[in-house]
This record gives sequence, structure tokens and C-alpha cells, in this order.
Amino acid sequence: MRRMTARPANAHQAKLLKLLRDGGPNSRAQLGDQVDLSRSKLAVEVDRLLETGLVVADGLAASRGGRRSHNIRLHPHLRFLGVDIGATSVDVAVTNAELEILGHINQPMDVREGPVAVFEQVLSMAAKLRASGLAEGFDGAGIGVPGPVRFPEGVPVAPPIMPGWDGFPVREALSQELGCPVMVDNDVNLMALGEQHAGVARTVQDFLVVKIGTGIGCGIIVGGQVYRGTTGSAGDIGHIQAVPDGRPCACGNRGCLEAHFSGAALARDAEEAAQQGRSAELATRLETNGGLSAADVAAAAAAGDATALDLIREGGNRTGQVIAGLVSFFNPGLVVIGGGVTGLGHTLLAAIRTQVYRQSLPLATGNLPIVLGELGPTAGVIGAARLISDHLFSPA
Amino acid sequence: MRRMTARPANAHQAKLLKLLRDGGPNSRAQLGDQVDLSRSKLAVEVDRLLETGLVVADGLAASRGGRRSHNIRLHPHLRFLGVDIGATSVDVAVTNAELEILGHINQPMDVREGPVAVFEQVLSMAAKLRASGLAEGFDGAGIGVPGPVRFPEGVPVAPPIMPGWDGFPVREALSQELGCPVMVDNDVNLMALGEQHAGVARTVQDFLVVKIGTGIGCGIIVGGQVYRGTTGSAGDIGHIQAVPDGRPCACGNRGCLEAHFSGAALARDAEEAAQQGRSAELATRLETNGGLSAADVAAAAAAGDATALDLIREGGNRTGQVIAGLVSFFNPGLVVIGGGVTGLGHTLLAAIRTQVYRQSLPLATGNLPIVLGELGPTAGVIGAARLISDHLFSPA
DNA sequence: CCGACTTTTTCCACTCACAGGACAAAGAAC
DNA sequence: GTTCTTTGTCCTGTGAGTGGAAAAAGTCGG
Repeated sequence: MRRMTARPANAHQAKLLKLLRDGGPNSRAQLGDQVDLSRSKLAVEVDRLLETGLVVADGLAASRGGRRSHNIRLHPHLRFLGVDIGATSVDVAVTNAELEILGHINQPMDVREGPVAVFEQVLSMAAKLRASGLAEGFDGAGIGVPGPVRFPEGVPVAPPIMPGWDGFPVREALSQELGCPVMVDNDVNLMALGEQHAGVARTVQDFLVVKIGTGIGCGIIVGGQVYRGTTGSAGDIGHIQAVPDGRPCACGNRGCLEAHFSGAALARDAEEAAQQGRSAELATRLETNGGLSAADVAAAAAAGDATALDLIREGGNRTGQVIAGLVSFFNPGLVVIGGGVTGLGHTLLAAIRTQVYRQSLPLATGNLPIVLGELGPTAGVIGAARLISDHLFSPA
Repeated sequence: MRRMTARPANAHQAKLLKLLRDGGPNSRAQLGDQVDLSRSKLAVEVDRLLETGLVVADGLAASRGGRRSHNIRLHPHLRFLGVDIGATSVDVAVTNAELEILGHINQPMDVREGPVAVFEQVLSMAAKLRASGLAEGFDGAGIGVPGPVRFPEGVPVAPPIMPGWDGFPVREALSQELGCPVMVDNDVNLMALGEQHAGVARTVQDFLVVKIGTGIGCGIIVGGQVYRGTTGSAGDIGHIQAVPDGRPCACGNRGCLEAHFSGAALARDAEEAAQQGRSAELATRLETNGGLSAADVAAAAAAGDATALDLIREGGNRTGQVIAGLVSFFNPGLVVIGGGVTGLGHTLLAAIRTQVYRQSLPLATGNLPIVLGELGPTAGVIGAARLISDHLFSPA
């Protein structure tokens, strides 16, 4: 099937496409209630969208007491690809134009193998999804990478944990391979977009998403839009100093938040505790698996292991301290905690909340929810699909 | 004279007014180069602006090789009042519609005397400026207060250093007294607006202004617009923890930045040093004045006093540490240091720069200027005038 | 001093988008 | 079957805006 290449011709059409994306099939009358256009103007724009093929008729809706309305919807064959490259695994998902996930694959992978190897894997995962009949091709793809991105060009810049990716033309290359438009962003920004689109942040205009995975990053939404900063490195909070003269960090400084708490740091601390005999639970797991991960600590904590709980609490305190500073500065309407360590759950959340509510001023914390993300591993890929759909559903 | 009450009728007129404000008198042809309108459309909108009285003809411009153009300019009798209420003094200034300062008064005052007393003083200062022939009345006023403001209503909320101001209808009251529209904002936000309009930040879209006065605050500009946060307390960085288990702060916590460095903290530390005999220079001044202020420390430092220099350096280090965190998070294109302690000058700036460049990642600091504000005490009042003019030069 | 060339501004006719009413279509309620 | 409600289409008048042409007001060189 030939892929759609049309784009909305003006802001009205863009608005209509986004309404159809976020609200599903709709009649002209319903659309008319949500945009400020006369019925005739609306009809003209809808007709033009039908001509482009982006939108199709979708049968009759139930009557609301009078003539039944003709629904329209985004073309059911439209497909977006969402890719979320983490430090140690990749998520690839296919969505329809309404950004509903039709298929989702996760595979372990080491981002340090470099862009060529990772791309090969991503493309084969995408091919697998396509082969399973979910898509005949892709109309657009969004991709998140674990590091700063020069957004307009879609190129990673100076990514600390991704040697070999610096300057690699991710957008260009993927667009070539997939034959569709591609947008690239930081993985945390996409997570924020995901939670905004389909998660806990649907109604908030200014909020933060703190992702605690292998590293720590923060997505910033200002006025409903992703804020990326001057060079695309906004939200890089992993290297904020959390402990004066603390542990040495890979970045060359000491006491960085990431050096004291993150998936990697937690695993290291747990192994140390196990070896020193401070936790039988962790020692058992270490022997069984030959190594420990954040998931092991989560399991030990769930089993009531005091040492594991302490590790989580201390990490939560450190993270909470940093977040408290960010809350004072940014005064968000919501803070979302997400990422691989969400398994640590409410112990972590409670520690973070305690610090933030204690350290920030009441005016900033008074009505500030601090919650776990509700999309889990799908936040990134939904955000990726959202990113490319925002791009394609904007005037060219 | 009757005051102007007209407002632009549409976005085009608003754009034209702002061009005339920022660029001074202009011909239709020059305006045409800066807006995307046909000559005829432009002529129509200009004619309408002339009708409203906001804009007047301003004679002929020099020829550029052909017919001389008829200049137009904002009405020369338009006057804005800029008010900057600090913790210990008030600045009041009159500007024309191009936001040039025509008269400026500064008087000492204690904000804790409460809104009624302060307003009386502000109004008498405004009357003095008016009596000196600078203005026959005001077309709008902007006012900055040293604390968080619920911006849409123009009401201070929970201001720590302004007891008695909480919930006081500043906007409403001042508007009543002056008989013109009024906008209220945090003093630091206005300082940022001032530096953006006429200072060091003219070309930057995303930047921070750190004001070190009696307290410490931070103005945040995102995409050229002031960011105020969910409850108007964004930028309240004085109570970020700078020293774990540090000095007790008025807010109830320990180790807040403001407790360790600010005009007030610096004066206290200097007095302590003088009493302990650690600095002859400071001791002399203490005896002469019966007390010390940040200005005394600045003078002592200028005279080469080692203790004073140490105090400044240590404060700069603390401040730099906090700013380093903000830079990592926000990735600004510029950081401006301003406020009463600007007298501490390059000693302070050097200490801050050292910390930021050492602690933040190269991608964020690589091309990040950290500079002193260039408007000094006029930044606030210019920002105040800018605030109200932005409001009045927007479609109603 | 005069004509050629520039630049600015005004004038005008033509186009096009849009609003809003009238009307047709389709179904619900009775 | 009649009446009422809702939805969708058609059509015409209005008004905004574009772009060309011409007028106005200069400069500059001979």
C-alpha cells in the first residue's frame, strides 16, 4: 500500500487532525463544537482532509434525537512506529493514527554497541511487527535515545553513555531506511509526552517527569510543550551535585546524583551489601544470578529485606533532595516518577515525597502531586508516536 | 489631558505598536519590511492606529534616494509608571511609550511596614514625578514586589518577607488610585524583562536572571516569555538547600542558600568577622556606622581586605553551586547576575563562574555566558514598564 | 533647469474566504 | 403519518486582503 504523505494545509486542518487523534472518530457536528469555525468553513476543511486521504468516512453514529451524523476518523491504515532506545534495552511499538498500541516488542540490547548495530536490531524488530500483519508500512516514526539531542536536526550530541553516537545522523538514517518522516528526541522527553498524552499528566500544563533508569533524567513540559533548552540538554539532572565530595562519577566530578542513586548505582551498592554480609536475601540472589540488578533489590525489598529497603530509602532521599530544588525553581503542577526502577514503588515514592514536602516552600508544594507514571514501559513509545504525529499533523 | 484608553484591535496592530515601542519612530515602508502584510493592509491598520490616537505622525524622514517617508511614532504624551518595591527601598520611574526613562526616584523604605504605608509613599513619589512636569498622568503602571504573585489577579501570595501583603489586592488598589491599568509581578521577573528589553539579554530566548539582594530569587524566561510556574512561585531559589545541615533559615529549614548568602547574610557575617577581630577594615566601618551592610563589604573588598574577599568568594561558591544545578536542569543560553550586591562585582562573578563551569556538563556550559546585568537599579522599573506595555499593546 | 530614475504612498479593481440563513435529509417521538 | 430535532449542504452577500497602476515627492546627472 502506498503510504500517506499528505500534511494539513493550515492550522484549522491541523487542529481537526489532532482532535481526531485524541478523541477518536467524531462527527462534523461534534468537531464543530470543539473548534471555532462556522459550519460551512468546517465542512470545507473536512472535505479537503477527506480528499487528502488522511481522514475517511466511518459510517453513521447513533442518533442523538435527530438525523444521525456521519462519523469521520483518521485513516485506519495509518501507522506510526515508536522506538525507545534505553541504555540496556529497546522498545519498538506500532500504533494507529490514534496512537493506540497495536503491537509492542521489547528486547535487551547494549546501546554502547553503537548506532549501526542498534539500528539493525531496531529495523529487524520493526520488520517483525510489520510481518505480523500489524502494518504494511509506516507513515512516520519517533525515536528516543538516552542522551541529549540537537532536536531540529535529530542528531545526538555529546551523549555520555552512548559513545559512538555523537553526531550520528539518526533522523536522516532512519528516515532513509524506513522511507518515512522521522523525529528524534531524548528518551525522557518522550516519556513526558507519553504521560501527557495517555497517562497521569493529561490535564497539566507545567510538569516534570523524572526517569530513574540506568541513569537519571528529567523531562520538562512548559505550557504543554516539551522544553529542550538551548543546546538540547535541559533536564540533565543526573549530574547535579547531591552529596558534597561524594562518590566519583563517570563525568569526572564527585557526588553527582547519578553516582549515588540510579539503576547502576543501586545494583553496585546491593552487591557491596551482599558481599559484606549485610543482607542474606541479597547474598542469596547474588549467588544465584552471579550479579545483582535494580530488580533484585526491588524483589528483596518486597520480601521485607531491611538492607534493600534502606538502600531504596536513601536513594529516594537523595533524589528527593534534588527534586525539592527543582520544585522550588520550577514550581510545577505535577511531578511524575518513572523509569526502570518504578518497581521500587511506594518505598521510593514515599522517600521522595518526604524530602520534597519538607524542603520546598508550602506555596510550591501545597497542591503538588508526586506520583508514579501510569504507562510503565509504554510511555516512551507512546511519546515517540505522539512526537511524530504532532509533527505530521502540523502545517508543512 | 485625557489619558489614552485605546487598545489594538487585532494582532497586526499589536505587532506594529511593539515595533514602534522597540524601534522608535518608523515609516510605513520600514514597518512593512518587518511585518508580513501587503502595503495596502498595512496602510489600513496604520490609519486605524492613527485614529485611536495611540500613534501620531512624526514628520518626514531623510530620503533614501527617493520620496521621503512620513514617519509615525507612538504618541509622545503616553506615559508609563514603573514601580520596583524592594525589601528596603522603592524605585519609581516614568517612561514614555518607548520605555525610555524620563525620571527616576529611589527612596529607602521597609516593605514590612505593610501595603498601606508603602502605597502612600509610592503614590507621593509618583506625584512628585508628575509635578516635575514629566507626565500629566499615567496610561499604565507596572509594579514589582519582592515575593510570589498570583499573576492573573495581581495579588501577592504567601510572601515570606512581606508580612501583611498576603492577599492584598495590589493591582486593584493601585489601579484605583492611579486611574489607569496596572500589572503586578515578582520583582525578579521584572528585572528579567528589563534586561531582555534593554539590557544584556536582548537576543536570548531562554535565560535566567539571578537577583542577589536582601534575599535571592531567579527570573526565568522561556521562549522569550516570563515563566511563572503553577502558583507564581517559580524562581524561588533562595530556599534551595545549599549546605546540608547548614544555618537555620527564617523559613524553618536549615542550609538554605539565602541563609548562607544574600545581602542580609553577608552583613551579618561581616559584623561577626569584625567583632571577632578578623578584619580591621570591617571593624573600622562597624565602629563608624554602628552596623554593616553588603555595601560595606564591597568597599572593604575593593580596599583589598582579605576577610571581605573571602566572604564574597564563599558566597559566590554557594550561589554558583546552586546555579550549576539550575544550569544542568534548565540549559539556559545566558545567566545574568544582578541585584543590590552587584557592587561585589567581579570577585563574586568569578566565584560563581568557577563553580558552574566546574560542576555542570560541557554541553550545557560550553557556550554559556554568565554576566552581570547592565541596567543596575533601572532594570526593575524598565521591566515594570515593559510588563504593562506588553499588556496594553495586546489585543483586548 | 530639466528629464530619468527611485522610493514612498495612495488608489482601485478583482479575488477569495467566510459567515450565516435557508433548505434538504434523516431519524425520533408520539 | 405528523411533527419536532438534529445533521449536513447549498448559496449568496459581505468584507478583508492582494497586487498592479498611478500619483507624489525626492535625488541625481547633464
